[in-house]
Amino acid sequence: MKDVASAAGVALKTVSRVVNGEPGVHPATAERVRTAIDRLGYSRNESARVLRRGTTATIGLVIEDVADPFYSGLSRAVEAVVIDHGCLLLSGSSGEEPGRERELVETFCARRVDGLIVVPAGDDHTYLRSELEAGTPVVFADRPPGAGIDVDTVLTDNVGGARQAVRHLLVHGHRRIAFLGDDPAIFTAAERLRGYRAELGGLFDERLVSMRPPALESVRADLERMLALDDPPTALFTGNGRYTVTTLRALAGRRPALVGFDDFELADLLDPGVSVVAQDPYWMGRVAAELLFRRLRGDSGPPEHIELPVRLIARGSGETLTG
Amino acid sequence: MKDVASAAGVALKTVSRVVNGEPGVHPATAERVRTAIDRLGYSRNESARVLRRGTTATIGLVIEDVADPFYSGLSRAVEAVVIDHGCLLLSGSSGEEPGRERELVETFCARRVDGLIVVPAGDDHTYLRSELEAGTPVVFADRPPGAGIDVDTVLTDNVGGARQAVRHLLVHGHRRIAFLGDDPAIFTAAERLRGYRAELGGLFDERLVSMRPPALESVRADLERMLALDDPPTALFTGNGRYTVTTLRALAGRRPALVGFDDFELADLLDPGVSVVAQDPYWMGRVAAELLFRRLRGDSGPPEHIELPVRLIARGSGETLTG
DNA sequence: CAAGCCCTTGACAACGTTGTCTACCCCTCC
DNA sequence: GGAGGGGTAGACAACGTTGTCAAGGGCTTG
Repeated sequence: MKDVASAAGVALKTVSRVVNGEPGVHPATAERVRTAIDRLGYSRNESARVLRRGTTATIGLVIEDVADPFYSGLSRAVEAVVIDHGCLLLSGSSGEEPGRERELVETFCARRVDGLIVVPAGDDHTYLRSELEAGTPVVFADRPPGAGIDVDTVLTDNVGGARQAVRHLLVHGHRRIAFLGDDPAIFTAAERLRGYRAELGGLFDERLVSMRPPALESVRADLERMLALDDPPTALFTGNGRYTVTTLRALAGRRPALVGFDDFELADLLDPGVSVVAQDPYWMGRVAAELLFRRLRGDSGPPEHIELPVRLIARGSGETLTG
Repeated sequence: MKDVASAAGVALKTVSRVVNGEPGVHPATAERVRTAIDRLGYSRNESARVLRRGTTATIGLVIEDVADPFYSGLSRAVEAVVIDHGCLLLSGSSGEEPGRERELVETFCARRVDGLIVVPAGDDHTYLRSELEAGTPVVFADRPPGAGIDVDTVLTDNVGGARQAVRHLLVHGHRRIAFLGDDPAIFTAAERLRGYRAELGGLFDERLVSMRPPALESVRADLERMLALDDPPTALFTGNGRYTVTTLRALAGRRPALVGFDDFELADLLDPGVSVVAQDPYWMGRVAAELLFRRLRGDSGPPEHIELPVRLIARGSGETLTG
C-alpha cells in the first residue's frame, strides 16, 4: 500500500480510502490510485486489517468429516449463508476425535473468527468458556455441548425420528425389530437407541441391539448372530446413513424389512427402495448459520435449543413382511 | 499478551517466548507465565503474528462443490496433508462460476495463504499472474489452467479412461454406444468426449451424444430420443458420477449396458452392479497437496503436469449384451 | 581477583492497516 | 472582503506480535 501511495503520489490514507470505497476522495485521484493498484498488482493485507479493526468477517465450522454426505451437505449450507453475509468460512474435520475438535476450535479462535458452528466430537466443552465470555457466539449443531455449557443448539429430533421408524415397522406387522447403530457414546446414536427402545416397549430385546463402529465385518458378524436366533429379527432399524449402507452390504442380498435413519443418494434406486427417516442436513446448516448471524447482529436472548423434525420416506423396504 | 505480561510481572517479550516455546526462559518464569495465560484465558492473536512474520501457515483450496462426493473426497485428502504439515486449510466452493472462483482466490490471497490448490471453474487465469510472480505456489487439480498460464497440474487421464470404458463395451459386443456427459465447456467433459470418439472411430454417431447439465428431465428426454431411433444404443457411457446416477434414474428400470466415469458409493449394491472407470479423488488430493508442499519447501523446477490413471471396475452393468 | 562467558530478561522497532484529528483550498454568503 | 462551510488530503498513533539488540547477574577460568 505504501508503494501504491508513492506510485500514485498520494498519502497512505488516501489509498486506504480508495481501497475501502470511502467517500471524500476526488474521482481523478481515485482513478490514479486504482491505476497504480492494478499496475502493481496490489492486494490488501487482510491480516493487518483484522489487527487494526478487530473483526475478521470469518466464521469457523467444525464438523466430523467433510467426506460424509451429511456433513458436506451441512457444510455447503453454512457456506452459502456465510457468503451471503459477506464472510469467509473456515472449516475443519474433527474425525470424531475430541482432541482434534478442540485443536480446531482453538486454531479458529486464535484467528479471531467472529463466530463458531461446532459439531462436537467430545463431551467436555469447558475449554470454550473463556471464548464464550469474551463474547464469541457459538452454535452447536447435530449434537449438544457437554455438561456445564449452555449455548444455542440445533439438533434433529432423534428420539422422535427413531420412534417414527420403529412405529412404521410395527404398523407393518413386525414384532422382532433389530437396531444397528453407532457407539452409544455418540449422542445421536444414544438418542436413537432411546427412541427405539421407548417405541418398542415390552418388545425390546437387547439381543437385537448392536452398537459399534460401522465396519463391514463387525456389522456382518452381529447380523449373522441375530439372524441365527430362534426368533430372529424380521426387520432392521439402522442408526445412520453409513450404517444403513454397511448393513445392506452385509446382508448380501437377503432382504429383511429395513428402515434407516438418514436419507442417502440412490436409496430410491435400490430394489426395494430403502425406506428412511430423513434429516435435512442442508436445512440444519442453514438454521445453525442463521442463528449464529442473528447473534452476531446483537440478539442476546437466552440460548435457543432448536429441534428439527424428520420425515419418513417409505420406499418399499420397510413395508414388507418378508423376514 | 500485554495483560499476561503484567499479570506475570514480566516483559512482553518473555511471554512471547513462552508462547512460542523459545529457549532461554527460566522454567520458574515460564511456569508463572503459563499460569497467567490460563487464568486470563489468553490466546495468541494469529493476525498480528502473521503480520509480523509474513507467513500464515495456511493453504487455500477452491473446489467446485463441497457436497459433490468427488470434491469432498479430494477436500478431505488435501486437509489431511495440510494438517500433517501443521497448516490450516481455507476452502470454498465456486459452484462452477468463474467469477466466484476468482473471488475466492482473491480472498485467499488477501489473507496471504502460503499456497493454493484450485479446481478452476473458468478458463481465464491471467488474474493469477501477479500472485504467481509474487512467488505463491499454485497447483491446479482436476482441470488445467486457461491459456497463457503454466503451473503445476494434476489431472486424471480422462481420454484414456473414456477409451477404456468404450473399449470395454466394444469388447462385449456393443456397436451402438451412446455418450451422456456434461457441457463440453467443462474440460473433463470435453476430454472424455474426445476419448469416446477416438475409441469408437467409424462407429461414432453424433445422434448418440448428449452433453448438457445433468438435470433429470433433460437427460430423460435425450435418452428417450436415442432409444426411439431405428438403431438405438445398446450401451451407454456416462461422463461423470452425477451423470451416471441421473441416467440410472431416467432409465427407470430399463437396463441397457452401462459404464460410468467415476465410482460412487452403492454402485456395487445396485442390480446389476454398475461398472465404472474409477478415479481416486483422495489420491488426487494427496498428490496435489504433496506437490504444493514440495514447492513450498523450495522446489523450483519447471511446472509439473501429472496425469493420474483410472481403473476399470466391472460389476455387471457393462458386461451384458441386453440392449 | 579480574576477565569472559552463558543464562535470562527486557526495550524497542517494525509488520500493514485504519480511525482520528488537523490542514488546506475553494466556494458561498453576509 | 471576511467569516464560515464543505470537499480533499495527509500526519500520526495504534492494533498485537516478534526479531534484534543490549543489559544485568552469576558462573567459570586463568
